Amino acid sequence: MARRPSNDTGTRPVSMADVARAAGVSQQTVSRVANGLPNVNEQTRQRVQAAMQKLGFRPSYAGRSLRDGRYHSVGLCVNDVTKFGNLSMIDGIASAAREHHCAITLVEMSKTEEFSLAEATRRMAALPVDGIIIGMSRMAPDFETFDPLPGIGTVIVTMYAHPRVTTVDSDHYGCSLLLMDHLFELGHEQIRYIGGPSFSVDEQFRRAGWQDALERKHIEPVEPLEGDWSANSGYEAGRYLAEHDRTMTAIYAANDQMANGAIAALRDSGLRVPEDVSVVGVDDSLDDFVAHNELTTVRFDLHQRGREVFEHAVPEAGTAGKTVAIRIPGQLIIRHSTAIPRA
Amino acid sequence: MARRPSNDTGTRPVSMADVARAAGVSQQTVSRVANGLPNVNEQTRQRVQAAMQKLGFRPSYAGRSLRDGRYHSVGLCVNDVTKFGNLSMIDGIASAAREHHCAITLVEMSKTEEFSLAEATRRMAALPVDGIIIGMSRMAPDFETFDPLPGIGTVIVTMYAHPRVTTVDSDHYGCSLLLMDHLFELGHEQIRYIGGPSFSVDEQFRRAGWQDALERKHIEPVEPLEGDWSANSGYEAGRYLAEHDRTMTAIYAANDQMANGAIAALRDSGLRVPEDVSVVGVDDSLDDFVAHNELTTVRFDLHQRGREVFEHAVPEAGTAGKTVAIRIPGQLIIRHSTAIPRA
DNA sequence: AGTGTTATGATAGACGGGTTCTTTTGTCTA
DNA sequence: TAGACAAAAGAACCCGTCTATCATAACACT
Repeated sequence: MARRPSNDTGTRPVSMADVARAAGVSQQTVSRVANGLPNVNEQTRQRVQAAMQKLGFRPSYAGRSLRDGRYHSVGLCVNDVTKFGNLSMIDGIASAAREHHCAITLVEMSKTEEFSLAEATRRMAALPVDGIIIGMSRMAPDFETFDPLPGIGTVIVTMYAHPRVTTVDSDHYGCSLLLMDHLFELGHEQIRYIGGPSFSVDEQFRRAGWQDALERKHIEPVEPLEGDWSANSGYEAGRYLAEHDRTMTAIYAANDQMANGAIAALRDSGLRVPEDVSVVGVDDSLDDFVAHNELTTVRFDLHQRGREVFEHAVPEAGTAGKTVAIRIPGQLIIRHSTAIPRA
Repeated sequence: MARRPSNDTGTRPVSMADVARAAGVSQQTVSRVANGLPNVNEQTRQRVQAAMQKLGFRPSYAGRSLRDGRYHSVGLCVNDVTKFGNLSMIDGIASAAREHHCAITLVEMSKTEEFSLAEATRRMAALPVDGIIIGMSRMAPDFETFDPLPGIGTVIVTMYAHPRVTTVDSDHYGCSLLLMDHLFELGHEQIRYIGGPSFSVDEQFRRAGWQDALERKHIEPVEPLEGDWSANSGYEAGRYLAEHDRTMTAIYAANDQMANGAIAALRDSGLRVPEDVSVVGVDDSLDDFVAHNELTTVRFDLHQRGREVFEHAVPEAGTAGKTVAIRIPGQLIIRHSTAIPRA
């Protein structure tokens, strides 16, 4: 099969040789002009540039990559682009990538099905990437069936550490401790928990933080509720708590959206926030959506996280090579959804 | 400068030649095994596969692309990844791309500065892309200084049509007509407008739709207010309207976030929604953030938009070549923030 | 005239995968 | 045992960019 028009007919991309022919110079001179090297007569340079312009020459990415052995792109593999955590990370990575003159090669795995590190690695291996980043927030990584690609940096976004691969994640455990300490200091002890879906790794760590914080103070954790991260599920849970638990003084919702729903439910049930019940969330994601956002929450510096992730994935960026497990600490944002509990 | 270790030392990626040497066969035999071609002795095949496994061979993206003349990737250039419209589009494109076994090469231009089509095209031209998509929602495209790259599909996300380039956008004008018609049918006439920043093209078209709808019914449009798309700016505008305009019966906010803020402001001012004032928004973006979302709004099928964009950008996908201006129609979602105006 | 500088061309090779053509090897049949 | 034929494997080359030599001019300065 005739793969491509082999010469000057048809739509084959314009090569340096084509430019050279059109300008009546050799291919090396074209190269010199294209790369701004010295020792080219001004007149010749202009003739070559005119030919480039006229023919629409642009250097072949494939040819250049083949020669240079680099792609100037970082691979990013996530299950769902729109998920808050992924989105913020993509944003941070995009900033860091831009600063390093890198592109992002984005692959979205199935939104619904689970995927494995092995599968993600296989997909990324066939793409133009100098390093790869795999987001595994939804499930525990299958380290046992996984081998990092030799020669390129790999970063896995996960709470689980690995001896030979750099892992990064927001500190989903530590954020719970921050919030619980804040509530403890105010004097709360009966702190209920509204979590995300139990299969989520983020959820598991946030819940563990809540539970450990209570147990450390010898308080029995009362049955955690399970939502689906949405405001509606937070509302349902809040409604349930308002009706069934008259001793609780605070609610820790595992993200801001559920916290926002819970606040609405409490108020619909005649309870005041924060006078009767304090509420805290995680993510600091409400600002654009809710006017006068008063939710006490934890913010992760995701721009910083993106930068760290990028720099560990791409060799040139410096930090690569060392295997570390990075936990981006959260920052407590105290607003007015928390107060001293009623007497 | 020694670019890369030229042979078997160091960390140069494993090539077919390396595998061939290790297996004691020629490079072509390795190629046959790698591509599942016939006429390879079973024993030889196994020996080659063992060598591949042992050395960790993976075919070079650069080599293959150079030969095939295709990249199996679509370029996407946006100013801000996190912006709602861009995000949803990325999501739709990602789905379509996955179905076509394509990756996405994502480039984020400066979030703050404006960028031109010419600049975006120049950036994308140096990347591994079979087609490019440029999001220009923030500003009017500079068609006059722009030439599409020859040989690859180009799609610009913009409301402005172009004779030689396919353009796509949500119908930011038509969505206003949908909402205004809905309000007219209920009996509203005094409909105020809270828009986004006036430099935004989306804003300009949504506002034009509001204005034209009113003028078509010979109603004088009363001074539109300008927000910044955030709930807080919607709150400020709503507060202002509640205090200064006692004749209005409805508010059209140019996105859901501002609508949500406006509703909060109206209620804080003692006005009921929808009994006293009806409120509508655009985007249908509140569901995750607000419990019992009751906002009447317009939803764009962004998955569909992503698919259309992708198929026009990538030649193989069929639709490419034809130059069209696609307007994705919005779908009116009637909830309970709109009602018959008070008498 | 001799020396150096600058501009350019010619040629080749490296990079990795894939195609085409050719050669070798092996098996079967007359 | 020669001839026919198929299977297996190798040799050569292409894709486009960049670099590394080397050769060859033209020109200027001493």
